[in-house]
Amino acid sequence: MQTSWADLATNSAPEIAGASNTTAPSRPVYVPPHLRNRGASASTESSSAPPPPNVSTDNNAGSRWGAPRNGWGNRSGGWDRREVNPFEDQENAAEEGGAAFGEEQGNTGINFDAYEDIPVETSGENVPPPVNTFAEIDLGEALNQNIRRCKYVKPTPVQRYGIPISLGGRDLMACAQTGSGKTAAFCFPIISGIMRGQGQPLQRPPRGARTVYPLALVLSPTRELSMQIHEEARKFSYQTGVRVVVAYGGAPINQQLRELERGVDILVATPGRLVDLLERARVSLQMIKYLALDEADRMLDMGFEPQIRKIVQQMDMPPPGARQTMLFSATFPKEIQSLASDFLSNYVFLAVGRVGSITDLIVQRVEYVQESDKRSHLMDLLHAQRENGVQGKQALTLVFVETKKGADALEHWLCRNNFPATTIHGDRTQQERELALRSFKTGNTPILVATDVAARGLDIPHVAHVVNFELPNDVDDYVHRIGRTGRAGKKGLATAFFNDNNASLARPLADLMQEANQEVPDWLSRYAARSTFGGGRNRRNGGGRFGGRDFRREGSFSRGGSGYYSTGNNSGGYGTSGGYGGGFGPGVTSAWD
DNA sequence: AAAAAAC
Repeated sequence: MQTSWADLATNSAPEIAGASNTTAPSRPVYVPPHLRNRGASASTESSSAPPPPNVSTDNNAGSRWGAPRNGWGNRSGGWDRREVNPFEDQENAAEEGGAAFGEEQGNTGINFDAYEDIPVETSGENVPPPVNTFAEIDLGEALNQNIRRCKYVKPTPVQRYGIPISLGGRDLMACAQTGSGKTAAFCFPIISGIMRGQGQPLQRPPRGARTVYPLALVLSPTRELSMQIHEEARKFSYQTGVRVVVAYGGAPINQQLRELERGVDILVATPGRLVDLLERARVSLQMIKYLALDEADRMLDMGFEPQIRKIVQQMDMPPPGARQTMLFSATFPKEIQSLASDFLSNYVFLAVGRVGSITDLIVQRVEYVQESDKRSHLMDLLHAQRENGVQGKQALTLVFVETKKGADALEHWLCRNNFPATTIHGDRTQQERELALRSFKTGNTPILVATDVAARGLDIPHVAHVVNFELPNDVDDYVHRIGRTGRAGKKGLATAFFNDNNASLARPLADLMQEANQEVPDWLSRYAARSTFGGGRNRRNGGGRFGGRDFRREGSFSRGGSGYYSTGNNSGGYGTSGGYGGGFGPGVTSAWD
């Protein structure tokens, strides 16, 4: 059941009343986005929070938001009158007669047909039912307009299921990949909730000079991913009055501080920089109403657990239950389960089949290449690729290597041989990283050599070819890497260079390719058969289509009784098919059986 | 073993 605005308003009425009636006139006044930008009755009481939000004398906050009379869809909304139009690039591209790659739909269009067969499972108490259209969700006119601007026609599975869960006020543990529409799935409820006033502070910020009090926090593992989430969130919140700020390391902190001081509702951050900001007391988490952790398993892999626990449990963030938490992870191993039980309160578990990474949209090839032959072999591939350029530009090729040094060396070699290449890895300055990514995305440098910093989450449209110049040791990393192509329903090619150094990957790689209906070379099958004694040590987590399953189903947590689990696949189309977007063989029935 | 992430 969808919770209505009236219910939400009633539930939070005491908080709102408490907050707005005890206002001492001389204090900085928090004005929720839905009350901002009402006429010109500007208050000048705060000198510490420029520009001062307009304070409305109209206390009729109960008017259904989105009502046209307030006109908060107009251009000057929110904290920041100088809000830059995040859709500008896209509009310019459209005027120039299509993007650089000759698309009519801009670069955010998603081929939704590719999502039709994706299996979805939910479990937990009283799971809110999924929706089929954005129109069924009461997101408000401003947000709806941004959805149209983004050219989203139809919600993806993680959105169909996840948004009603979050809008219903529930915590969410979601197993889903990037490329599944995750960012919108957690941004829409956050933005909508803040606009509804659900993010209203329970108490005034203390007079502490330059501390800011975001209402929502989004954590992600890499700087580039944070940037990407920020860019998307800015589109979703355009002209809603909700302000999104990003903070990550490697970039000058002063600029980020200035952005924060201009006001922040949603803070997107990498853990290290956020801890820094918290220790400097420039950010306080005491007003946090929404917490989203993206790529949680990746963050743990990278050793972020202490910092994440510090941020969530040892600073001033409200406890589970007093905030709404959304935990996203591609897999659901023990460490994530423990994070889930510590950070979430009576959550709904949602698992969405892999999207865009392991479908038949990606043609996977494995070639046996000795180390000494790899460079010339790569050159052959790139020459072939050149023929496939669109509009005079070479198709984008992403080349993965294992080490930072290896990335630099390969880039230099490619450049020396007149291949336009650049590289992204952790030893480059943030400026260099961002330049490299931009240059690659625009097609100016159509070859990008990367370490695993670029393996997860990054959404680069038009990557035609992913080359695993050096294969990772973990097949999950392979899955993430090749997922950089074949995105948004488009076709992609993934080529891997395999040799004796990758013996441990033979079995899981062959299995994976078989599951995805790919042609497995005989030599690889033989290789895999030889390494059978390995005993599946490198088998993929949980086996099958989902990254994990709700461990509460497996005993300890179970409360018995009927109706505890409610599967969400009762609304035709999802979860019922035995196949997997054509990608998985008939032998696989359901990961849940 | 290497990758990532704060100054």
